[in-house]
Amino acid sequence: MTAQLASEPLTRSVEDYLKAIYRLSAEGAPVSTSDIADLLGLSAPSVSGMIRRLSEQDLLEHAPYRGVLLTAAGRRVALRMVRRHRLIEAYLVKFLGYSWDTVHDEAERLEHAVSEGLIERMAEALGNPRFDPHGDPIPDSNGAMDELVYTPLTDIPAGETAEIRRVDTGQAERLRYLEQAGLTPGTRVAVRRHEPFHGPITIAIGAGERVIGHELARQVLCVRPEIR
Amino acid sequence: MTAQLASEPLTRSVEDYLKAIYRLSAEGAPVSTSDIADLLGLSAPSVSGMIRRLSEQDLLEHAPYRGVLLTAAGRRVALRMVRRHRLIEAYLVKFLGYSWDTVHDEAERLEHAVSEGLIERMAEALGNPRFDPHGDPIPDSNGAMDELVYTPLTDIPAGETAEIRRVDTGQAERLRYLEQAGLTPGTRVAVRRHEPFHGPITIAIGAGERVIGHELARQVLCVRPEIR
DNA sequence: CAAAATAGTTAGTCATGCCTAAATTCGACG
DNA sequence: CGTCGAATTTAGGCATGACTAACTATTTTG
Ligand SMILES: [Mn+2]
Ligand SMILES: [Mn+2]
Ligand SMILES: [Mn+2]
Ligand SMILES: [Mn+2]
Repeated sequence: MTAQLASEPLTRSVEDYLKAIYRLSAEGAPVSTSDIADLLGLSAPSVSGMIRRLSEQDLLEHAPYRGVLLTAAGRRVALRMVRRHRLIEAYLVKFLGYSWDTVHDEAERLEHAVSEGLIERMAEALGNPRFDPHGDPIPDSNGAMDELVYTPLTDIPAGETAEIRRVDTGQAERLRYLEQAGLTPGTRVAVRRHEPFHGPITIAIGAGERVIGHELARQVLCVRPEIR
Repeated sequence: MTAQLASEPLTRSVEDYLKAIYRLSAEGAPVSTSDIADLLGLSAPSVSGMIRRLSEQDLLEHAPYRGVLLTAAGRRVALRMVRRHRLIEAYLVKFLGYSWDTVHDEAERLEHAVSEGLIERMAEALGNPRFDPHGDPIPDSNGAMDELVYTPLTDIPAGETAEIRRVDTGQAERLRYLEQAGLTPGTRVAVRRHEPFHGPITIAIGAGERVIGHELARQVLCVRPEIR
């Protein structure tokens, strides 16, 4: 066991810091002060101050001038917030008519206010989904999450077919564009042509054809149909 | 118009203070520092300090040593919070399986985190209800609310019938008792007998009979059937 | 390899919102 | 009408979490 019994509730700030650090830790490398500051839109000294408080609470380890790493306790908190955020997004889209480009901001606030009980009721109402509306995986209540590896649409060869599973952007304008283009998780697309030098991709969805810029297409993550 | 254009968001504390003061203003009389402190579970000096800040923001008027009164702006905020709180309670009971004795705490936190848009979607999903699960009226989005006058169960004469409309307690144990006794808004009861000296009341609900203590019965608010 | 550029930390400030202890005001009552 | 007690406010302190300015460590580069 790792302490953490009957601690007082964490603040919204603390929860958002830990979530941000978790997200930036993708590569397992230490996370820099300035990366946290950029992601959260804060000054570097503010982040330095919070890092000191969080390391005193054993939520992360700080090597001065080197960066921070979450402890097991810190990662637990972060994964709890990720679960909350993504379940809330899924709930708002499924039951309250939210569009996938507007759910993020609402979830960013609600994730700190819902009780454990409410989250589990929402999960149940949704049928314990494994993915949120953007295809992001939802950790289970123990923090376990299947991190699947997908293929960017840019890497699907011309002539092949793929199914969209996830979109890797939070920008509302991009999400709106992708939605009206029909490029949402679950959709099948056939890749027609790649223009050279990172040029656009021509795809077929259902009846019509579309041309998608390379940069955006790189954020559209797919699986290729099983080869058997 | 009363200013209030593009003000920065109010904090959770500020919203709870204004809601508390609104609730204590029922009689139109100024609200005392100690009443606010008691209701919110804070020390009197903390309340004095907040009163100063709120009056600087023109959310209330403070006559030192005399008490406070909400301004129009303060009342607007308070009614917005009451609307949120009661709609959230109704939503959690109707769609997420909450019981009426557990919704309050959840709503107390969520009321500060939901956006105007989410509240209106929840209201719509509920069919724009006029009352929450406890029978408390829900202000409309302009802050208008029908404050009906009900008759306490203790004032229904023996031999008469009444319909329960509202319960005037927030205590979870009382709410649980009332629910299992069948004394919830919408239920019809027949009053059989009043014991003297503020003694218990015997009532009939559907098939069975029950005896209810006077103090609790006073919190069960009813209407008598139309006389025509 | 030393200087410049970049990144990070420290120092000091501020607003919010809570607290306790001390001072003040008000109203009641003798 | 003065005194006593309750209510209220003031004074002072603390944690959180933000900021800017100044300093320091690290990295890059001529
Ligand atoms: Mn957040
Ligand atoms: Mn998402
Ligand atoms: Mn509240
Ligand atoms: Mn209620």
